[in-house]
Amino acid sequence: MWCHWIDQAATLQVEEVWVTRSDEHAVGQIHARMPLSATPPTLADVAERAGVSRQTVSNAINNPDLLRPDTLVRVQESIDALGYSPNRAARNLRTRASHLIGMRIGPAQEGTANATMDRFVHSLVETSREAGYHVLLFAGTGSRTDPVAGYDDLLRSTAVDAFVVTDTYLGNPQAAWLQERRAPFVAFGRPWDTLQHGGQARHSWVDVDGAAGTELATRHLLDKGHHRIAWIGWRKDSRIGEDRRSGWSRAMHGRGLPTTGLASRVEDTVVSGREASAHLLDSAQPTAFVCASDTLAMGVLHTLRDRGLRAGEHVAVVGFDDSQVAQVVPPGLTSVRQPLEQVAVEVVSALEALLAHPPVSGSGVMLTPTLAVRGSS
Amino acid sequence: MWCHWIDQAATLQVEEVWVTRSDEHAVGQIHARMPLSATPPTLADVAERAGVSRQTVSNAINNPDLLRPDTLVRVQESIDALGYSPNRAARNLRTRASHLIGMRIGPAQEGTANATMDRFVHSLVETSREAGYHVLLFAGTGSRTDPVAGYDDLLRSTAVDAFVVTDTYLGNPQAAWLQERRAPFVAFGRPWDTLQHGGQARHSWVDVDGAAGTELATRHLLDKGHHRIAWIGWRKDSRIGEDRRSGWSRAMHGRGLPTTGLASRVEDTVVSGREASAHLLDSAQPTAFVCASDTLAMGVLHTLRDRGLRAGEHVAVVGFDDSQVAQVVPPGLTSVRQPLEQVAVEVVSALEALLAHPPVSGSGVMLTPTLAVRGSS
DNA sequence: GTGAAAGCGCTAACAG
DNA sequence: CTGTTAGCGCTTTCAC
Repeated sequence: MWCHWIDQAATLQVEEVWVTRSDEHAVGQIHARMPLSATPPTLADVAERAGVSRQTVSNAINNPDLLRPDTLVRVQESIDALGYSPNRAARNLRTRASHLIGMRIGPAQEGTANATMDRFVHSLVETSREAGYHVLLFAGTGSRTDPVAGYDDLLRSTAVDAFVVTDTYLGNPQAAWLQERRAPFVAFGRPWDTLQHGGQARHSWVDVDGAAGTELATRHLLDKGHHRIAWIGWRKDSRIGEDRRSGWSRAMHGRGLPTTGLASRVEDTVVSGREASAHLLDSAQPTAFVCASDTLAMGVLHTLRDRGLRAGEHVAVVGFDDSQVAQVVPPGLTSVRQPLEQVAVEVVSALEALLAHPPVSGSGVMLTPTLAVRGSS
Repeated sequence: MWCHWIDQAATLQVEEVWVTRSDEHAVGQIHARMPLSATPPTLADVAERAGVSRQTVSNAINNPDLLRPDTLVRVQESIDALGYSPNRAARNLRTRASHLIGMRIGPAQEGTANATMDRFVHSLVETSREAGYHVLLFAGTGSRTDPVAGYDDLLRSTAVDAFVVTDTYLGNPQAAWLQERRAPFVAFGRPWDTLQHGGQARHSWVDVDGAAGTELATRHLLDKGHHRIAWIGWRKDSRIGEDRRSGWSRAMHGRGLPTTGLASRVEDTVVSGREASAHLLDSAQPTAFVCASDTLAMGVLHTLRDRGLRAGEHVAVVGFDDSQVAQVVPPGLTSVRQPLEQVAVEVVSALEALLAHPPVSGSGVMLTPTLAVRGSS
């Protein structure tokens, strides 16, 4: 019986087995125990067993059509019998590729509803696998002094083939730095700074049209009969925030409605959303709120609770990101949902183009969000 | 001016530079442009520049105390000047180690408040880095037929040094399978099946004492004057669920209070929590709820809203996991918080022991959760 | 179609 | 303390 190399060790079977190293003297020997940490079979082992050269086995794996069908079958059978899988390190060394894509993961944001990145990571891992890649996570340095240290290290040691960069807000040095190094990367997020200056993006990116999302949300509320719809967004220096805000004002102005006095720009915290909504309710009596994030929307829900108002009955609320919070909070928070699964697909697709020969540095892809309607509107 | 190898390409400086490959003829030449994808410097480049052998450079990195101080300084200076970083693939091939730890990531659970894994991943990445490891994420196969395919692949291709296994519920085949293969891994979660049979755990694990958490939660409510405290937990076949339940009943019985008719066991969904709490309110008039998860607790909040009751005023509610939801939902959900940062530290510590020579397969580590008190209690 | 030779960049073992 | 030698397992020439 031919079994996988490690089964031999595990089950301690007394069988005629091939040893894992190509040691001719051991072939056909009886082994009561294999060493516990037996080294996996190599190309040479497979070759010997199949009666071909190492090269032929390599071809069977990487260029199967070069082999004669019967040879291929024989080699394949040996591969299966031995449970062979090419050694990654050796392959990486030879091909100068790791089939790993790096992604920096920041500290978990507590006290907010921001879980976009987590949902995205899931999707990215799934999609990468189909393209033959794994995702390598690395931490932000934590030190303000060198925000690109993690990237630098991975790049110089050729640990990853490419990066996925997720926080491409204006002034973020990573994209520019990676570009300068000619490091392959795809950004989840527009290159705001480049677009600002009317230039062409010089790197691949995928993004979701935030303005389209908030416009969708605002139209939804308008269709429900609301006229005084307030906006709670981020501070003016946030490009993403201003983009999302523009969707709200576009929808309002599109119906000939004024926006004066209905907007507020604050930090992205629950407390800020709570305070901003309280002020707006006092000053402008809105019947609905569109928010730049679920976090801010939760702040609105706090204010409504403070005042004995019920979301979805007295005042409508819409958030942004369709976080878990939006999904489970009573009575359900209507929220703009980013198509993160599709973002992942586009990111991987751009990555593949980037790593092809010759590399294709595609331009941007813009995706449109949807609206998850729930009890709050 | 000596600059990092890639800076040369990026800034297109006209300088006297060392080329990246050890090509004697090029030393001291003037280069207007370096090739855009110049290969990083190797050990040989550093050695040549420092006037030592390759081995000495290797020692400078891996065994600095073997070098004479002045030699070390000279080598270090060359390393810095060239921006040298050892090629991972080559090192991995030679040392038979990847310095990567694999972790399977399941699909994102929508419609629940379960974000434990995400918080844990963050912590794990941070902690691993300090130990010189990176985290490699891989996806569940999705196919029910072979739940260990991802592990198998990574293991056989020697892509990772070890695994962190997170879902060790009873009957989960992964732990047993990995153990059989002699694959180094640490479980986040007790080996329930082994403990059940009174045996010693044969693999390293780290877990959080769920019963202690619910006991803490229940005592907190008892101290607030509640007597009729209901439990909403998971189905009986969940070992974790039964463990958490035991903390509640222990606290209740400890004060001589009955638990009959106060417990409910349902699926881990918001809807189940909502229905269960509605039933319990009708049948047993509890004044407080302790739940096995934040998801179930959110179900309770739904019921309270349905009935015009206010959490924290009319009825107290405590959840489990201290999810983002618990943190932002009005009026704040009191919740048992797992010390995930500490779990990560213990996991990495166990991993290091496992990968040491000789490997130390430590037994289990049990950590105690805390209670995050908020408006709902 | 298949095989032989060379070498990716590094480190373990030994020699000086 | 430093240098020499060898080889990790694989794939890319290039013969045959």
